[in-house]
Amino acid sequence: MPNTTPFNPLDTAAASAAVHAHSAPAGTDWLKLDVQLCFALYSTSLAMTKLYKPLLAPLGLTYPQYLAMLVLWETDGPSVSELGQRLNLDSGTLTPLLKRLEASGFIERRRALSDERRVEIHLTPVGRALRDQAVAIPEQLACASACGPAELESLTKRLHELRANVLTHLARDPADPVTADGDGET
Amino acid sequence: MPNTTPFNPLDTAAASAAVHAHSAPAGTDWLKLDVQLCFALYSTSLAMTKLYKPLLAPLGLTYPQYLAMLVLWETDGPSVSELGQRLNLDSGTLTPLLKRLEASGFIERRRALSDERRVEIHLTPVGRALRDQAVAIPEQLACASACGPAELESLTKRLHELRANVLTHLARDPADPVTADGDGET
DNA sequence: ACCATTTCAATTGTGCGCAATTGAATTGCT
DNA sequence: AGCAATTCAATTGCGCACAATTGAAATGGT
Repeated sequence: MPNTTPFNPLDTAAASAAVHAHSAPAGTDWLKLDVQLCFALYSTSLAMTKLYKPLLAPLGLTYPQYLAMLVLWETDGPSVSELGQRLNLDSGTLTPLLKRLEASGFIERRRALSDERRVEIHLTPVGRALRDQAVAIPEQLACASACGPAELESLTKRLHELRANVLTHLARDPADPVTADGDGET
Repeated sequence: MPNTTPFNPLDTAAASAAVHAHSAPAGTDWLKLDVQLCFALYSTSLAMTKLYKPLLAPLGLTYPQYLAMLVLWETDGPSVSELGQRLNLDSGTLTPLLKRLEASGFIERRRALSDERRVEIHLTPVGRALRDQAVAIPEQLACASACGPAELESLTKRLHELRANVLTHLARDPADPVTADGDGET
C-alpha cells in the first residue's frame, strides 16, 4: 500500500511560493495544484479523517457516522432528511449509514406515526452512553492539529462562511455555478 | 449565552452564523457539530466538489480525475506513487482512477523500462489539449466562492499549514494521533 | 372525493478513499 | 551469487457520496 510518505516540505513551500505571486497579472498559473483552494480543502479534509480514524475505532464509529452521532447527541429524533440537511447529505448516503449505526446498536430507525413517509432516528441507551467516550476526542484533535484555539476557531468560521457562499451559489443555479456576482471582488 | 441551539433543519447558513457567537467560554460544548473544524472542512470540501461537477462534466472529468490532471499538466510522466505523494492518495485509489482516465483517452500507463515495478503516467495529445478547456475553471470557481482573491489566498495558505501539521502528526505516530505535540493549551 | 403534485426514504449504479493483501521486481547484505 | 527485506502497482473488500429512479404517503386544488 501505501504511500506513507511523511509530509513533503516541498508541498507547503511550493504553495507559499506560488501563492505569494499575489493577485497575479498574467504570470500566475492558476491551474497549479498548490494554488487551488479546492485541493487544499480536499486534501486537508482527507488528512483530518485519517487523524480521526484511530480515535474513533475504539468506539466502533467511522468518521461520517461520528458526524451523524454529533447531530443526534445535540437533538435526538430527527428524520432522515432533517439529519441530511444538518450534514448536507442525502438519503442515498444516510440510509445505509444509519442502517449500520442501527446494526451497531447505537440508534433505532422508526417510522413516524403522524407521517408514514418519515423515518425518525432515535438514540438507544448505548448510543447515548457513547457520548461519554467521545467527549475526549475534540481535545485530542485540536492538539494534533498543532494550532492554537483562536486559530482553530477563526479557521472554522471562515470555512463556514465559504461553505455558506458555495451552498448559496449551488441553490441559486446548480447547473451553472458562475452566475451573478460578476467578479470575486468584495 | 445559550449553549443549547434548537434543531434547525432548514437553515444551513444561519446555523453557521449562530454558532460563532464567540470564543469558547469554559462551558462550551466541544461536541457540537458546528464548532468542529473537521466538519467545516468536510462539508465545505464536499460542497466545493459539487460546484466543480457541472464545470468538469463537459470535459469528461470527475473532480479527483481533474486533480490528477493538474499534476500531470505540471509534470508529465510521474509514476503512480509519485502522483500519489503529490495528491496524498494511494495506489488503491489511483489505479482504478488512472485506468478510467486511460479509457477516456487522456493518459497512457506504461511500465518503466528501467524498473519494471513502476508504471509511468503520460499525457496523450488529447489529455494535453484538455488543459486549454480547463484554464477557465479556476476563475469561475473563485467567482462562485464569493471571496476576494486575498481571502482565497490566505485561506489556502492556512489550510496547507494545517494539512502539513496533520500529516506530520500522522507520520509521527499513526496509531496515536495525540502524542508529543506543542499545543500547551490544556 | 378525485387526482396531480409534492415529499419522503429507499434503491441502484458509479466513482472514489483506504486498509489489507498479493505478487512481481529490485535492493541490500553477506 | 544467494536470499531476505523492501518497493511497487494491483487487487479485494468496505464505507461513503451522489445522481437518478422508484414507490409509498401526504398535500393541494378543484
